[in-house]
Amino acid sequence: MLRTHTCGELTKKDVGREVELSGWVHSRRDHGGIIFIDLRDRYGITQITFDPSSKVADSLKIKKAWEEADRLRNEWVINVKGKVVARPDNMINPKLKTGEIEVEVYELNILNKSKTPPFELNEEKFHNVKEQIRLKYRFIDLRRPEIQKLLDLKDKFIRHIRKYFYDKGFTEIQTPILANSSPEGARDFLVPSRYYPGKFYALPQAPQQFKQLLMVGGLDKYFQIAPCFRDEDPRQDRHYGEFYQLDMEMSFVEQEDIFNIMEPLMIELTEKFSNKKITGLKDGKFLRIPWKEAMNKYGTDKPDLRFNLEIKDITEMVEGCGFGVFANAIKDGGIVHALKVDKGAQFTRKEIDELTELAQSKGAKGLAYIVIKPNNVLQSPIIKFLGEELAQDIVRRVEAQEGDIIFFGADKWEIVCASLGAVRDKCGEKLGLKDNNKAVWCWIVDFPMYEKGEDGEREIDFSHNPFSMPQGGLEALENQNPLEILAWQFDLVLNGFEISSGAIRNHNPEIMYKAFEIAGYTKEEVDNKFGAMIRAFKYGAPPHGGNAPGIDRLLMVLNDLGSIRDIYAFPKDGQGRDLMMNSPSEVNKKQLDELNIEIKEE
RNA sequence: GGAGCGGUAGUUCAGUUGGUUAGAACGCCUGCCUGUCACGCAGGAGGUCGCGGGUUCGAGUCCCGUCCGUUCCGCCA
Repeated sequence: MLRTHTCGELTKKDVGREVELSGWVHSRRDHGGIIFIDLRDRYGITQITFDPSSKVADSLKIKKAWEEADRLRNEWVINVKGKVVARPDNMINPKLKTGEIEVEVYELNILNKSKTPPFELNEEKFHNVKEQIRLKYRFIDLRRPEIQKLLDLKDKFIRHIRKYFYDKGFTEIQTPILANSSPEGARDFLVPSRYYPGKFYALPQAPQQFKQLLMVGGLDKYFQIAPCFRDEDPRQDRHYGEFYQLDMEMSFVEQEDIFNIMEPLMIELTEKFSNKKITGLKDGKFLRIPWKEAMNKYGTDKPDLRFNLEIKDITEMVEGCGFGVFANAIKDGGIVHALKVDKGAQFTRKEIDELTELAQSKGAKGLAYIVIKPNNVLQSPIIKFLGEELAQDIVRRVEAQEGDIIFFGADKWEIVCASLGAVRDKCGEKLGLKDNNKAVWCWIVDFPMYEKGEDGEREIDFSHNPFSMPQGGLEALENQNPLEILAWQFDLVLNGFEISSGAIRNHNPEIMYKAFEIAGYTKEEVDNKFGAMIRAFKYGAPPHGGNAPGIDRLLMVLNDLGSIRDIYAFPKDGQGRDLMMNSPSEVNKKQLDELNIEIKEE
């Protein structure tokens, strides 16, 4: 061992001890005579001194160490032997755990030198260095306590999750990384096959099919901290390429059983791994909001419930009214919703313009509004069309008061929801209603099974994944309007972030074929695309269900981290590159030939 | 693919209406200093102002193009 202690553990009770420490030179303060070095490792900082007049050992030895210490620079790796001495009372450094002592060195070994780091590691001097530089030198960035703290946190987080599931009788099982391209969902990462030229594996977007097959295989309760791969553009809360899910699945369960497993865990994780207080529980449980209600009230399927702002339907009130935008929207089969924003009258013209642009980015044609001035005087460009009386009715309907503003959305239902939802969210932010000390969890339930096809390819398409069980089963599929059928499909939402989605799966081949038939797939297509699943389901598949929270995102939301990349040891940058390893990179011709791959010349 | 913002020293930034030799802080180098802990003091090095073109007597600054970064939208459970 190159040390008897770490740099974070020596205290007053070690005074007098001969010790050996190893670590990085965090900073040096050379006073000509005496030299102070802050020696740093993962566990802390210990001040070591090189004092030519020290009496802790042979004076020649001490002198030699002192002379060598003159060369030391930041980030050099050194090993020292010395004696722990108490600092005089007035020289105790309360900022350090080890601040009561220092080590007087009589032997210095330089284990490695270091070039001057590209950025400063000293927390006081580290300014907001560009991420690109930090990522290129990630091995240095990792030395910062701030980063190590996050990796520690993630380690404890994952341990807690694992223990929870072990204790509940779940088995952790590794599913394949070399899997199959899946026809639904995100863009795949493909891996060429050497044995079968022209054929490809795909990295799994999620272990979805495997975990369901585990249920068919009788494993009963499965979980995994599962790597998932998706080739989609990154976001602040979406790491490029790879991320991890807490994937779980159980047999012989109903939706509530999954909730009953997940809720206590999420509560524990919130309490243990964030400073947030959980609010908004109903009878000790997370609120369950039907999808349709969430869309109508909050304009999104991942509502931020830390604040109230609710959207109301005023379609019937304004049908055939004098304001063409409203009347025509309804005539064309659309609807009109109103969002009251308390204290929104303070918004400036410019802010309203920005909100309008936001609404337009979600497809709205504009953003009508009414400001409620003192004495119930209404100020709005649309009053002259709407008429004072109807405007006052609306104000009463949405219970607006002096100082509030009402925004309107009039269009197709989807557009109104999306645009007012975005405006609601932005207003919550602008008015400081997003309280980071709060954690409001909810389940969004009763997702629709189908939606209208988007790109004209299909008339009716699955709105989520096709493996969810339709509510009402085969009978519903045969007798109901497909667009009105609900699925046993749910999302878990925290403070406006989607943390998980899950479902009770469709385990019945007959219902499966029927479900796909409605979406326009023939039996042959289903057999082709989902062969393993459908074949397995014909051999006695148990009812089963589960869900898969994204653990990086969850940890990020719980701690209000600015970027999901902060909690990866080696994150990809915004362009999907690893700037440190320089991936992706070219491969040589021999490798390509083996795989029967030719690169097209541009 | 689209939009916003950005690119000046190793790092973080400032740079006025277009005007002399482009600045600051930290870092780095040299020297001095025995009680500092954001040590101090004195001195010094360090710049293709992302790149290309244009306007001008003169461009970091204005115009056009382009590249790169970043956030958002599209996309994505």
